[in-house]
Amino acid sequence: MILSTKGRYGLKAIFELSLNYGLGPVSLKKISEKYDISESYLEQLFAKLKKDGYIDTIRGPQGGYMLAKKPEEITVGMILRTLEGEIKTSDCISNEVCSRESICATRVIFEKIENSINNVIDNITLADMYEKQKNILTEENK
Amino acid sequence: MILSTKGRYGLKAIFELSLNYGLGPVSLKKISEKYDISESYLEQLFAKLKKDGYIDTIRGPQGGYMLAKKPEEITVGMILRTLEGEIKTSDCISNEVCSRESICATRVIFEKIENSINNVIDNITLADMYEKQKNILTEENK
DNA sequence: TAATACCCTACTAAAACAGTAGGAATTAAT
DNA sequence: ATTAATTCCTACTGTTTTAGTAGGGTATTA
Repeated sequence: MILSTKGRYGLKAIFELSLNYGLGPVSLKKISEKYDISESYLEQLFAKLKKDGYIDTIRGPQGGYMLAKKPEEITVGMILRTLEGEIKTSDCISNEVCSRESICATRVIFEKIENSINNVIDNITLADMYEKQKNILTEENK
Repeated sequence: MILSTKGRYGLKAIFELSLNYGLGPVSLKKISEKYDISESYLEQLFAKLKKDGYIDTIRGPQGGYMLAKKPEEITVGMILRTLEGEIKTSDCISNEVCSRESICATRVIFEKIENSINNVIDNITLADMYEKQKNILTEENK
C-alpha cells in the first residue's frame, strides 16, 4: 500500500467538504460517521490541512469544517502532500551526479514513477472529483 | 517515500546482475561493496527474487547470483512487486459497489494513480535500463 | 581441507501507523 | 447564565514495518 490511511481518509473527508462547498460548515462527527473513520484521527488530519490553508473552521455548535478555497483551486496533490509528505521514490538528490556507476539508470526509473504520480495528482482538483461523482451517480441510475 | 529500501536496493542490485548477463555469476560481496548496501540484507532480497524465479545462484567459490531470464523478459514491475508487494493505493475491492455515497470519486483517483504507476513499471525491462545506462554514459563523455 | 560463497532462521532497535484518551477553549441556543 | 456542541491541543499506546544484524549451516572449488 503506497498510500496510508492518512491520505486515503483525508482525501475522502475533504472531498466531503467540497460536496458541501458554499453550504456552511460540516462537523467532524458527521463525516466520521458517514465514512466510519475515527473522529479523533480525522481531527488530526484536518489540523494539518488547516495549517496548510486548505480548510477553515468554525467553533461551537453548528460549527465545523469547510474548504478555505474553491474546489477548483485545490488539487489532490496538495492534499496528499500535506498528509503523506512529498511523493518520493528514492533519495537520490536531484541533479546530483551519482558517484556509483550504473545507479543512474535506476534513478531514471524512480523519476519516471514519481513524475507519473505527480502528473495524476496535480491535475485533478476537488471540482474535477465532484464532476466525476455526478457522472458516476448518473450512470448508476440509468 | 513510497518505495522502501527493499525496492530501491533490490532494483539496483538486480540491474547490476543484468549488466553481467551472460558473463557468469556475481557475488553478493561485490554488489554490496559497490553500492554500499548491507550484504546480509541484500541476501534476503535476493532470496525473494530467487524464489520468484528471477535469479539463479551458484554456490561455492567463484559462485554468485545471475539472472534466470533474459534482461528483456524481466520488468521493473516484477522486481518491485516481489520486493514491495502489490502496488496498491486503496483497499477498495475492485468492482465492489461502494456502500458509502461519494467514496467512488476518490476511488477513481486512487485507481488512476495505481494505473499510472503500473503503466510505468510494467513497460520497462532490465534491457531497457541497460540501453538507458549506455546512453547516459555516452552523454557524459561528450 | 581451507576458503569462498550461498542458505536459512532468528533477533532487534527505531520509526511509522493507526489510532485512543482526555481535557481546554469557543460559541450558539435555551 | 448555562448547557451542549463543536473545534483545539497534547500526550499516550499497541501493532506493524523497516532496515537491518547475528550466527550458524551447506555446497563447491582450488
